[in-house]
Amino acid sequence: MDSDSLPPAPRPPSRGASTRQSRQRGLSQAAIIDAALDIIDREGLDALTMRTVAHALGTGPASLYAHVGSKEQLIELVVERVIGEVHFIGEPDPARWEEQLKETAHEMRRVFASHGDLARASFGRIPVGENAMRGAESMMAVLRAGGLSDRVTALAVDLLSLYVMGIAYEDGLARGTEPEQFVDFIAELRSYFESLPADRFPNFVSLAEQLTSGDENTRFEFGLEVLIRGLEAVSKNEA
Amino acid sequence: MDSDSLPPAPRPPSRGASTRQSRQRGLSQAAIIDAALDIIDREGLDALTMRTVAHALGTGPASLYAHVGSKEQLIELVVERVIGEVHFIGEPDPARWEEQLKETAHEMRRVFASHGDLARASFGRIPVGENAMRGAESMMAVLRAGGLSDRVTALAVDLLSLYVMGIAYEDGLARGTEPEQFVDFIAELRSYFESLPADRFPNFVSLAEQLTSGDENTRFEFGLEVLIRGLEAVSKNEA
DNA sequence: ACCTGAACACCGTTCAAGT
DNA sequence: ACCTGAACACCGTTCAAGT
Repeated sequence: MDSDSLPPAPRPPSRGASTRQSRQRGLSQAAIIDAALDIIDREGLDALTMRTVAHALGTGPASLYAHVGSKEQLIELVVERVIGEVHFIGEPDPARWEEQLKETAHEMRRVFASHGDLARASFGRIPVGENAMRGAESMMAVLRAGGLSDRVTALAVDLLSLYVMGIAYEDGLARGTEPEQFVDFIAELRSYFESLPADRFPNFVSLAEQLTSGDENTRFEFGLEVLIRGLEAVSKNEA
Repeated sequence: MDSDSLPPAPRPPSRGASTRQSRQRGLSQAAIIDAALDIIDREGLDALTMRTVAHALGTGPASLYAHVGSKEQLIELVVERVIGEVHFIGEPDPARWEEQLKETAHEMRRVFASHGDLARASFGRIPVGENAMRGAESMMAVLRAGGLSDRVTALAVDLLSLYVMGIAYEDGLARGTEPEQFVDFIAELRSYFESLPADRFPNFVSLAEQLTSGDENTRFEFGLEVLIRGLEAVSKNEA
C-alpha cells in the first residue's frame, strides 16, 4: 500500500494543525488512528471523542495532542486511512469505462459502509491525502480512457465523488437506527403518503408505494446509471 | 404560505421529542425558530446553541424546552421553515420539464445559500414537513409531466434532492472560510497538483488547471445537466 | 402552563509540570 | 520529546422550584 511519499499537500483553510511524529514510545499516530477507527466501526462517529480514544489507549485526552493536531485532523487521518482500503481500477479499459466507473463507485460505497457512519465526516472534504489522490487519479484515468474531454473528466470525478459520498452518508444514517425501527418508519411513511389529501398531493398518493419500496441498493444503482448515461450524453454533445 | 394542516407525519426514529405549543406568552416556537435562523444566517451552524438562542431571546436555555423538544428538532423546524422560502413550480409544463427541474434546483440552492451552512444540517434528513412535502409534490408533478414513469419519477426526485443538497452542503463549507483564504487555498492546490510526480499522477498534473478552475456555479450547472440528460436516457431506455 | 436557576454529565483544548 | 493531571470554557438536557 505504501509508496514514495508526496510533497506536503496544501491544507484546507482552518482545519487542524500540523502533525508531529512519535517514534513508537507507547503512543503513536498510527495507534491513535486505529483506536479511533475501531470506535467508529463499533459505536459510530458520535461516540468518537478525544476522551474515548484516549481511554481505549489507556491514557488521558491531553496525551493525544502530541501526535494529532486536533480532533478534526484525527478524523481526516481516519478517512484517509479508510480510503486506502478502496480498490481502485489499476488498468483503465477504454471499452469498459462505464463498468469500471461503476466498480469504483461500488467499492467506495462498500468500504465506507463497513465503517459505520464515517462517510458523514468525510463528506464535503477536499481530500489531499496520498490514498485519496491515488483514487482520484485512477478515476480520471478511467474517464479519459473512455474518451471524455479534459473538462468533462475534471467535472465528472468531482460529481461522481459527490454522489457516492452522499449515498454513503445516507447509508450511514440509516445504519444508525435499529433495522427494525427503520422498516417500521418506512411502513409508517407509506401509509402517511397514502393518507394525504389527494387534491393537494396527488403524486404522493399515487406514488406512495414507489416512494417507499426501493431498497438502498436499487436507489444507488439508479443514480449511478443516470450519472453515467448523463456523462455519455454531455460528452457526445460537446464533440 | 399557510394552508390546511396535514395529518401528523410519522417521525423518523430517534429524533427529538414532540412539540408543544405556547400561546404567545413571551416565548413561542416561532420566535425560537426566528432567533435560531438568525444566528445561523449571521454566524453559521456551529454558533447555534441552545444557549445562544436563549440569549438572543433574553432567557436561559432551559426555557426553550417548553416549545421545542430538542436541539435536533429545532434544527428540523428551521429547515422546514427555510424550505418554505423556495419557490417551487406551480404549473408543470410537459414541454419544459427539464427547464422547470433546473429552475427548482436553482431555487433550492439559492435559498440555502442565503442561510449560511444550514444545508449541512438538512442533508440526509427525510423531510416530512408541510413545505418539504409540497416541494417534493411539485417536483414529482414536473417529472411526470415530462413523461417519466412512476418508478423513474420516484427515484429521480430523491436523486435530484440528494444532488442539490449535496452541492448546497459544499457551498456552505466554502462560505465558512474567508473568501480570500479560499482563493489562496485553490491556488496552492493547483501548484501542488502541478508539482506531483508525473509518472504516478499524470492526470493530476495535466488536469491541474481544469481541476482548480471551475467556479462553483459551473460545477453545479454541469451536474444538473448530467443528471437531466441521464434521466432522459434512462427513461428512453425503459420504454 | 410556562418559565427559571442550578446542576449533571459531558465536550475539545491548553498549560504547567513532570520525565 | 513525550506524557500527564488539572483546569478552562464550553455543551445539551433535566429537574425541582417557582408563578
